[in-house]
Amino acid sequence: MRERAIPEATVARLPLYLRSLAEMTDRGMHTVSSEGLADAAGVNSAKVRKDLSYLGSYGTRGVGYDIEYLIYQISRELGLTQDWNCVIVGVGNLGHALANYRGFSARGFRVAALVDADERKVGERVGELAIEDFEDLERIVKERQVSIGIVATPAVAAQDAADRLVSAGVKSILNFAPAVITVPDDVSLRKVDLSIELQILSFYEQRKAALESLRRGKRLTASAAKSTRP
Amino acid sequence: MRERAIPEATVARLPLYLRSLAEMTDRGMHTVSSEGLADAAGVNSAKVRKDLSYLGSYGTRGVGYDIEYLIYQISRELGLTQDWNCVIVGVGNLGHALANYRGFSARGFRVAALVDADERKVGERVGELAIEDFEDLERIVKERQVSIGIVATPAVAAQDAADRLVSAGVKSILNFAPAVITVPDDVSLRKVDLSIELQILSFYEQRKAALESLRRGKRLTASAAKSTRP
DNA sequence: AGAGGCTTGTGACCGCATTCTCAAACTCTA
DNA sequence: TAGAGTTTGAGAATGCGGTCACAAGCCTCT
Repeated sequence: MRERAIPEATVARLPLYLRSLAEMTDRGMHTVSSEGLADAAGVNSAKVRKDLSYLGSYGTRGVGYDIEYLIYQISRELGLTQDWNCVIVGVGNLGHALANYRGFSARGFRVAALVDADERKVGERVGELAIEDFEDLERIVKERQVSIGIVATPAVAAQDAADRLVSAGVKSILNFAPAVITVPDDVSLRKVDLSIELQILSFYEQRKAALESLRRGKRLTASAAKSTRP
Repeated sequence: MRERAIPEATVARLPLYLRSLAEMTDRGMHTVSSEGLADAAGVNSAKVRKDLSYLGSYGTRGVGYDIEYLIYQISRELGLTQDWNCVIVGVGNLGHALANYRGFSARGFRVAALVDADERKVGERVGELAIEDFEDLERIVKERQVSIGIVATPAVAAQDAADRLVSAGVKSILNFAPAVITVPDDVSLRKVDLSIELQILSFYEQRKAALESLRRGKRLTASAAKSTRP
């Protein structure tokens, strides 16, 4: 097995495994089989084994995986053995919620600064931090060694926020704004879009409804199909 | 081309196209080529054409797509020609932010209720709504024809929230809690996990750092060039 | 010590998604 | 109306990720 070639899909599941493993240690467990981990993480066991095999051969045949050791290995691979400083750009509804979100610190992500372009907000306190001026972003990033930028601005401001983060040297951006933003190749970009998720649900909901009425219609001759494509 | 078989990956991109198209009408445009839409949505043009071809042949060769017509077709396919009522379960940090989020109503998603299991919160007003008792979930879902449940509880309460939503008849769930939840096959489930996204970024950030130090060590003994594009 | 029972790690296979490519179809201009 | 220039739609090729299946390896029990 090659040393450096973890598939994207696997990387996306490692945090899931990590969380399940952490819960298991809390419950006093010490080893777990791929089957057990698969159940906890909501995937199937072959996938778990294949994913973990990319990290190395850390399991014991006939026994399973040592939970503590596996947590260490996954954490190391994900770069969670160090702390990462984040800056939240845009402190509206969502920015506020993110700033107060407990889940970050739990895994070594520290919100090191909040910035907003609206000068009326500058100085306002949110939890332990005060909102700072967007114009000072570059200085803040450098001084506090921020490596992750979280964009929570309105859509129109998102690309600008990203550009400024990039030029300040940030190489990882998480975008919550409902807008497509582009960054240079050497910058990692991930996006979270609430509205898009709802629209995807809407699609399947509507399809379920369509299938249901189709089935009904087929059984009872009464009404005709609504939509025949021209 | 088959009538009813839109790939998941395509469904996930349709909302993206829809947003780009809406921006184009705002700018007064009337037609767009697959290339133009691809640029706006941040994908490539072949993908746009293939995606749109699943909906039908709505383009004109040599011209492109009629924006307004395309918006109508995508909206219809996504089930956005009707409004959907949502209930937010768990009104903590995130629940609050979601309740106030403007982006929902824009696409026909209406937050019809907020519920929380903490009775001290019950009655508290958030925007136009008052927080209601989690115990009343079933009644609320039925009375207000809620079809989408948004889970924003702490991790431990997430599965219970989902179970109650399901037994109340909700068939679409969006989970923000950092926990794996399971639902029956006929229920759609999507998840958004902030912490996982950060961990994925962390992985790539750390790998970049590792590659960088490797390259530095290989090339010269002293200092290295600041930014060399790979 | 040997047998039997588990569980891992991985090669092989399969299916979906993306990309490539180009004929078909349209517009515009002269 | 003919020819040049665009752009779609879809078949073919490619690649990635998921699943299957099983040999290899470890443990326990007798």
